[in-house]
Amino acid sequence: MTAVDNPVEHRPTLAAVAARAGVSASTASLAFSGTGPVSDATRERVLQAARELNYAGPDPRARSLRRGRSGIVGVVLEERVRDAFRDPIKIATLDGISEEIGSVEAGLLVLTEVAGEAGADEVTPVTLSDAPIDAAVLMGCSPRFEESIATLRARGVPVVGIEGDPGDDDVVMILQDNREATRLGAEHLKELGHERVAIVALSLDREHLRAPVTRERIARGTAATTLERLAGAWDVFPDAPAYTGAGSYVEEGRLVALELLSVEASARPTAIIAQSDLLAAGVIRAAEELGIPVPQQLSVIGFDGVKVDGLWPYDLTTLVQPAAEKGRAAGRAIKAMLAGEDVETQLFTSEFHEGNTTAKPSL
Amino acid sequence: MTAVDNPVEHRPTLAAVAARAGVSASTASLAFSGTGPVSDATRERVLQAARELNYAGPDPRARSLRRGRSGIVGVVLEERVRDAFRDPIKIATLDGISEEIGSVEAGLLVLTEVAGEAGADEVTPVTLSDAPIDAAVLMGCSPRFEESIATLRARGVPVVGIEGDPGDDDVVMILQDNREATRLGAEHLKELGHERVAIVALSLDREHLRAPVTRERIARGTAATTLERLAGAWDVFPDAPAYTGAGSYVEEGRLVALELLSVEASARPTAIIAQSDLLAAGVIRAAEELGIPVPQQLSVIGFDGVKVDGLWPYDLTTLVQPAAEKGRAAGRAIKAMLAGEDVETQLFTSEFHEGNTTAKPSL
DNA sequence: TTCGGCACTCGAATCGATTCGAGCGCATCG
DNA sequence: CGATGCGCTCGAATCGATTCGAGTGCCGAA
Repeated sequence: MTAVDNPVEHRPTLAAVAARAGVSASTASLAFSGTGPVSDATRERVLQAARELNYAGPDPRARSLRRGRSGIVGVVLEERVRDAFRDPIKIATLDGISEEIGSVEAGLLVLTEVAGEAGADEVTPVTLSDAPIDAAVLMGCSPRFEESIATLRARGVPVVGIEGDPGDDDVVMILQDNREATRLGAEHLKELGHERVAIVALSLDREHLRAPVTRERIARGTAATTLERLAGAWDVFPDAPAYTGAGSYVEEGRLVALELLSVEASARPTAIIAQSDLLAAGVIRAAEELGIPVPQQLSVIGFDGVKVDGLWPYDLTTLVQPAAEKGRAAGRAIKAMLAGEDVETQLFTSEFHEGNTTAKPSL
Repeated sequence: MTAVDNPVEHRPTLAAVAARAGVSASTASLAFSGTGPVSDATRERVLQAARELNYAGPDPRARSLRRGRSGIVGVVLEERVRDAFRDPIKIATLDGISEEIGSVEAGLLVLTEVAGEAGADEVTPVTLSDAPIDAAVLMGCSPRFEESIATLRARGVPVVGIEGDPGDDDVVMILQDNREATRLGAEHLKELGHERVAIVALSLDREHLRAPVTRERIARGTAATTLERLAGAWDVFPDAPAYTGAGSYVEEGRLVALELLSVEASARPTAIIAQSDLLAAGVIRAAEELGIPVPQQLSVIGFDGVKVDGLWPYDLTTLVQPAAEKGRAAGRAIKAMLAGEDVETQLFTSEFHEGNTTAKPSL
């Protein structure tokens, strides 16, 4: 079929419909929006005229200009779609936002922050400060956004950040007790008697390196969540070596763990703190592969509380974060801000879940 | 902080900036858009005035009305975010669309089609025929959308459907050889000598039942992809029993397979055709659990060609579908249609990948 | 008979920017 | 010296609907 089947370039407008129905544009508008008093006869006449002209209803663009609202909430992802959506936590959070934002059909404008050459495309690429959004959620806030945030603020568009570090702005944030929660998990290991503990960490920056964590990498690190969780683990095990995976994937956890576990048994860690459940699942796979029984010879603790698909029969010891609730909170914050209310930054706490992947170290 | 910090309700407009800079609105517009000839001095004066007034640049809503383009592409999901994004294929496709649509920052408006009570929300919920979109992609097209499609067409908004059945409309579709590909996989099993084959299927409709496939369920089935793949399997094994999982998850594959495999060895299928790789992974887990070695005692074949995270050491025999490429094709189709070109429905073919999960049946 | 009130309907202003053709000043060229 | 052209600006129209206050006509009540 033809993309745009217009020998005549002009699509009917509300005015045309009104003219055909023999009423004024304002009346036609009322007939469509349902607001205001319109006699049934008139309404029917307008709708009939619309049908005859094949009028598809008021143009959303014009409507959103007039109303000052587009009904769209922007969600900014740090990575490209493919990577962001491999993270169950992000998905759960997004789901929470979507649930709270629109009860019937939710509109979330997904903006990915991917560097790339500007293309002279047919579809104008939309940027954060360029999109017709009523509010914005930054998933993984970072000082990089300062400029966009300033623009949005000047425009009166509410901004909520989920996790991360907003820079020096007073952005409303949805935060989480990453450090305290991790510390809790580490203390659990310590109480069990573990001493040689290693950490499998998330990315420290946007480079996604699979490599040991060094002082320099920490100093250059930009991923607040990773840093906070590291700090929590080191609160309890100050000397625990850490190793970042190139992303929060089972396979990365496996690769890093192979590295960490392929040493003589006496030097081998008796417990591993993974910064995500997916990484933890990979650690368990690696242990299986090396013939190291979990939890007898190796305790594994995760973070997130997503039930990793296919991890059965393991019940991962982990810190359950309220991901969907965080998303809903972001959604509620946005609604409140759009209603002109003041909103405070919120801190969520994670809950320790003791599964069957941690135990006393074997002697 | 305050959501909207306006003692004065009026935000500066382009006109205000122009006035302050001592130029006309048209000139100010040119200064911002970069289009057209404006002297450096004037541009600087305008930008300076903008800074002084804390003007955040042209309002996207007004711009999109005037330009007739919003730069946003709507993507309609059949399920809520949480469920849709657990499917790696959907994510890959989305990524492909996003990649093709905008080189720099892509704007995809995610619309979920969730039935629910209308809420009198602050943020107006946006519907498919109500959102300021330049084009729409239906992921999982179905006759349910006929009305929305009609609206969009009347409005001149290009629509592309990915998989599924568009109803009687002549919607541009991105399709795939589900039946032929599945048949190919089934023939592979037949050539190996398998005779007792069972099928683990995707959902037949939006109810997501975990249950045996019956004649009646087939008749009522609405999921085109599932039906096509079933047909392909039955082309080769007309009597193969099938069982749907309640979603394309590893865990569902496991549960269904436990059902299928928990019979006396002589009646047990020697091969299982799973309609997705995730389901196949679950089948393998179930087999491991029951002590049935794969592929010696049970061959497993999947569909999709996503590498299931954490499935190592298995290399799943499967049909690799070009998911990201399908997304890119949808993106290209949209761009072409927006440029006024004609676009045809496209059919993609899957490629057979022989891994190490299929073998001759043991005697 | 006249007036208040009710139920609709209409006009006109407005939302905020973009765009196109016209105008104007200045410089170069013939 | 006048004409042509170039470079920059400006006015005015337009994008398509929403909204508010001001009618208009009709009916019932005083």
